[in-house]
Amino acid sequence: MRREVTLRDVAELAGVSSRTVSNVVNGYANVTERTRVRVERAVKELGYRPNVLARNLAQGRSGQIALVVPYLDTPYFSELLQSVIRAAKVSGYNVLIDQTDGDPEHERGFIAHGSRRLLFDGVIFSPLGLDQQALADRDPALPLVILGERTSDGTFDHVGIDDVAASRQATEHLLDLGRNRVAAIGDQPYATGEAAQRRTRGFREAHQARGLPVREDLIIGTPRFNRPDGAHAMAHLLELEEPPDAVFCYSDLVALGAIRAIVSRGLRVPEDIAVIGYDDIEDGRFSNPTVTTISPDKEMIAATAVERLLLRISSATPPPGLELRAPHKLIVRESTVGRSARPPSA
Amino acid sequence: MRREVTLRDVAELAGVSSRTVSNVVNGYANVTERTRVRVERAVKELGYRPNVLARNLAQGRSGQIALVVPYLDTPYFSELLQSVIRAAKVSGYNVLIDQTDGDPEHERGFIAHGSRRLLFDGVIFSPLGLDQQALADRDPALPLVILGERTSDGTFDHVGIDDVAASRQATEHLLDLGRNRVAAIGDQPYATGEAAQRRTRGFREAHQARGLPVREDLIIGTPRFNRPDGAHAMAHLLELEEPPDAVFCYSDLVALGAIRAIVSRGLRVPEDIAVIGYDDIEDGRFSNPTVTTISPDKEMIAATAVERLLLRISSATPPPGLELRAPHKLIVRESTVGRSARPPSA
DNA sequence: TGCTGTCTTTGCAGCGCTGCAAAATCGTAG
DNA sequence: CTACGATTTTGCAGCGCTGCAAAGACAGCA
Repeated sequence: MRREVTLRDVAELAGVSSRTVSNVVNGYANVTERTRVRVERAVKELGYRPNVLARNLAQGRSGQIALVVPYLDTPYFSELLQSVIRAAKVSGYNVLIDQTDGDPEHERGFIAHGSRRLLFDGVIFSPLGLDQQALADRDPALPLVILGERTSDGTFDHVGIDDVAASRQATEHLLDLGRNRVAAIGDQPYATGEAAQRRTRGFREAHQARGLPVREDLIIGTPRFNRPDGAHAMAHLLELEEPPDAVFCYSDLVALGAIRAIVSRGLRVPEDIAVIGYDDIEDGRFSNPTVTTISPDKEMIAATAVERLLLRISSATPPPGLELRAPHKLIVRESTVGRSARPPSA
Repeated sequence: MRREVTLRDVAELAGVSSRTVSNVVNGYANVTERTRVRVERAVKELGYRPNVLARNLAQGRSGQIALVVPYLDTPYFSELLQSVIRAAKVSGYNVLIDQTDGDPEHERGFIAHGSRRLLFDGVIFSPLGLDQQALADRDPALPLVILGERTSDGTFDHVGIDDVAASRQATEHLLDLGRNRVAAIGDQPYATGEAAQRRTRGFREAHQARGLPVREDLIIGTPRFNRPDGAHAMAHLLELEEPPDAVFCYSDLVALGAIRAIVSRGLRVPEDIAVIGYDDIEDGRFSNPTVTTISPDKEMIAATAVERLLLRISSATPPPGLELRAPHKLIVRESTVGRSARPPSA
């Protein structure tokens, strides 16, 4: 493996200084057409390509951002990841992934004061169990954008949809169908469950707005938002004396798990129990039945997060931490209205 | 944002040379206990953390590998990604993701001679439509491991399962159920469809081994292996005069799409048509019905790929390109045997 | 005590690039 | 023809680390 071509090699061939080559390569303004052409020819002739490592060191930045998520095999996160990568690439940034496996210790370590760094210029973080303490201990110099959980304390940006409104809308949809024993699966009534609690709030608001009582025993907590959580919770609900006739699930995976539990007991969705999910992952568009859901604008969330993060990175003085809302919409599919919605394919 | 603590700062405080500090930090052998302790104390006191960028430049390597996949929202790839990240981390490597969106031009560019590089020390590549030409044009100095498609030409490693054997096994499972009009969805009878063709070969072998004729009109091609592909192909099959009573799908997504198409026409799986998939993605474990599938050992595939890649990276002379096989197994679920298989949860 | 071999520490150069400020060049007005 | 401002080019230092080879310390042995 012979030595790579460097700026200096190009400079020599083109008969200019290496600094000028650098200027051309980086597209700086004040370069005469004549020199530009000469340099470009030399670049091509030698097959020069910049050494990113050296550039990074000289500039003191890595050109990379980290995306920290709990799990990657969760469709919501992988779909989000896809959008984040796309958005970052536009600005010439690479994305490093870190999976926390939902481990709070790991999450804390990532943003902790004095953690390893310099590998990335900023972090987009979708924490699962990040408490106040962790946020307080974090490296204040690390540009940070948080997705989903938490609300901003003013030192970082937070991007998400209006969970309360969306959840209210989802619940209202169920009530509109004439269901009157509506359950909720996914509550997390503890410090790290902010996002879940906002959904529960929307659930309550929908009932209150119609003067309906909330059946407290139909609000089921789950440690996570995965299929098994949904299946377990649903199994529990089905054993009640008076099972629900509709369920608001805090994620599509929970909904899929719940549907699975319902169907495996010989009941029908939505005839016996209507189910609505949250996230609009692809699975729900092809499941049987297809899943009615709240669809957050993921592209927008990703683009906004990246944009704000890059702003933070390039700002001398940190901009104020904003609370940013992406739009969402209700997508009605079979799990609440049955086959009347035509199948999505074929 | 004040200056970061450097090796030299630590050296000064500890009263040793900066080179010695480097030795300690990197855990080199020949350091006296006394100096080690002194240096470590100084490191802690100043809160020193190595500048990865500088280290990379000095070492001429980036400590990063790239994983290039067509899509990230495809569960198979995101599950694989997860395993790759995990395996790479063990060896201190970071993973950069690149999505090609299945664009052959993009795929080519990534490994092309003279492409941007240095950002990663090697590439794990899961190509969709990489032809001979692209492989020939590739940068020979770039350590490369390929997953899935293609077979090795000796200049790179290829990691995968034995597709032919697995497909044969899947088909035999359907035949064992007494089905005699078995279809296959996913063939790709053109240059870039090697993986698909191996599956078709296994499909044929299973028939031949039992002296059964292969119904050529029941082998359906699809451009990709996604849900809509499965749904379309299945819709076509259902319109035949004599529709199949079993289907071997070349991915679980195809299977899910096919099931969707079957069910939406009021038919039952597996009573009317048995369906088997390939990949063992999580979706198939919770779908309705759950999907019988070929389960490749993804952890093993990822670990092997990373291991071989790192070997390539650290070798002065490139090791021979190997053809590596990870194990797989048949997992029987409801889509072929019905509810007799107990539901996976609740 | 002097010499040799081994272990530990050091100094220097340099990875390839960019920031900075000075130098050179150019165009134009006086 | 000179002077001055604007534009273009250059040289240098240095980002913070590691490779290399030499120097120093130390122990063992004659």
